[in-house]
Amino acid sequence: MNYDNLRHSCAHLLAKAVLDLWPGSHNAIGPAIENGFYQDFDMGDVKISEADLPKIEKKMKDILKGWTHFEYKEVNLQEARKLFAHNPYKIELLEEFAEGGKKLLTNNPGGFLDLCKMTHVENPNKEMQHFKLLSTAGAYWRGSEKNKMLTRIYGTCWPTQKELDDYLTMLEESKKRDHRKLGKELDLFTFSDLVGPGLPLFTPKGTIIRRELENFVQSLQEPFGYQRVMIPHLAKTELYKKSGHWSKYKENMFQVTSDEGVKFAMKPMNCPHHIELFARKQHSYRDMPQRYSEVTSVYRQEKTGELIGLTRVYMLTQDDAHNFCTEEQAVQESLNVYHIIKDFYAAFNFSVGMKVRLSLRDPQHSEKYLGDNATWKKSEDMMREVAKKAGLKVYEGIGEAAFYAPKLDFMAYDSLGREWQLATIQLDLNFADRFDLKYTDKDGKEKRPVIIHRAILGSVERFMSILIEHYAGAFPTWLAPVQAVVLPISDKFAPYALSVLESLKEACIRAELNDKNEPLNARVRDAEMQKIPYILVVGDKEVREKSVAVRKRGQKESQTQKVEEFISQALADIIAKV
RNA sequence: GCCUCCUUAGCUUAGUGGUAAAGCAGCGGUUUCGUAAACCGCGGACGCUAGUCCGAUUCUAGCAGGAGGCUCCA
Repeated sequence: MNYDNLRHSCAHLLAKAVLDLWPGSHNAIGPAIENGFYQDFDMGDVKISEADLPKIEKKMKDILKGWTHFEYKEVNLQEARKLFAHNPYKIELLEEFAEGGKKLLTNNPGGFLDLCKMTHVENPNKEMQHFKLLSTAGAYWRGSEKNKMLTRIYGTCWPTQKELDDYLTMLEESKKRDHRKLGKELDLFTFSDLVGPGLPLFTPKGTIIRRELENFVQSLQEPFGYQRVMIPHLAKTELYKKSGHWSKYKENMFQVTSDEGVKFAMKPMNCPHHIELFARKQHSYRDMPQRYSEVTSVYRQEKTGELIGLTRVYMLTQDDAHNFCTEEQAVQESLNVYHIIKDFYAAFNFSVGMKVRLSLRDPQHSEKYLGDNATWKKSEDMMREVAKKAGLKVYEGIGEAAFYAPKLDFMAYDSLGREWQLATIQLDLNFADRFDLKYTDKDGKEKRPVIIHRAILGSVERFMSILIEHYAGAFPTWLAPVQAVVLPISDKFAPYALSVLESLKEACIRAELNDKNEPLNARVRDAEMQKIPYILVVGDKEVREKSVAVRKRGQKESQTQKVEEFISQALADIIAKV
């Protein structure tokens, strides 16, 4: 179902309402977007905020009554200049369209003339009744910081009231899954004003999840011959000058100067370090590929306004690896990486809802990239071959490549529908040349290795944020910071509860005892709210039978099991990752 | 960085130009309980810095922190 016409029509209605309420304001563009629309305005000195939205909505409803249809007309440049003389944004657009040889089209619903190529609904006053304005925002004209900041109003519109209500309910529900909210409630991470923004502190519970994720990815990649390495988190700025990162990321690097005047940077990526590791000695084709892997942090100066919870931070941790291989090995090596990604994400049922982007160079701006056209063609072709052999449906992202290599990026969505990059495979034919890396081939000649840069989680922090929202905090047993809680019905049974706890701990199940002086109901409630997978209640009966009353998360009914029986079931869950 | 909005206790919230209310959590008791909140009591906060004012948590400004957004092009 495509509601673009409806939503785009609604953006016109919004424009008319704002222009009526604030004479002298100008509307810029107002496209339909996923689930709604927006309209940009130059409001002059007027400030509008969310508090104004109800007033605008009311005005829209009034205006809508008079909108029976959209009248279309093609105009020539001269006419258009006259018609939109008052609006510099429309003038800029129409001059540009005319220059590009495009037709100039206008529409005129209820006497409101606008420049627009799109098609609209047939019966505005019948079809457009179910809308809601959602938020205001600042947005640069045409997205460029160099341009004026306009006021953007976001809204949504649906064919029926029910669909509108359902959508609004869905938005509310999504907010409850927000990882920042759950992170606090489940005590997974925190921020300190004194430590600084964009620098999350992980609690003992949050750290358990991180460790489990790291161990899991390690267990998947080990069979593929990865070797672990360790590098310092600083490097002389010369390293980044050589790699080319310096000119590209200079303003995003954290710099440190030593007493001796040598300039260091906190590493914003790991490739140059790993490359220097490879360069330490001669390599034979027999030793290829060399796969250096490491879970390590990088430091990036982001625009302060762009920091978001764990998804965008100053220090992020990558499960990074650089695989140095021969050109003949590169496609297969990339496919092996894909297998790890596939297995990893399948464990979380992430296969649905993830998109794969083939991130390519923008040929219009070849100056932004290392290497020549032929090299890029080759690496992009190889990347395409990987995607094809992996059976991946990809969409192309022109200009999304790294400055040194094309990528396959695996994208996920957060609770507000924002798209984020997680896993990545990058096939790099440039850095080896830049750093003069080589190996000796069968024929005794020196050749350039190919470098596969890859990450499975991408950023551990970002992956966690997506994961928290994916599970709404109810982690599968293997990830749950507390896997089981033992609740004695009263003090009398505390010794037995303690012995159960000991047995669980011996079996390496993360268990806690809650013998606080509170009624059982209250402690069950606590455990449910903490989303603990297993609640084990013990009383008279359990002491007699050496058993536990097991209540699985989400189930009302409990089931009595021998302690050993429960332990083997829980361990089976953990191994099966459910 | 820029635009708009927000900041009251550990958390969620109430409220005021005359220094503030509550629930949960915490602590101390009482209670000894069978699957989503037992009872009594006790501590604890107006983000920071200026300004206006007799007086600021409340108004203004700056700073810090947070939220949403910053091409899905007429």
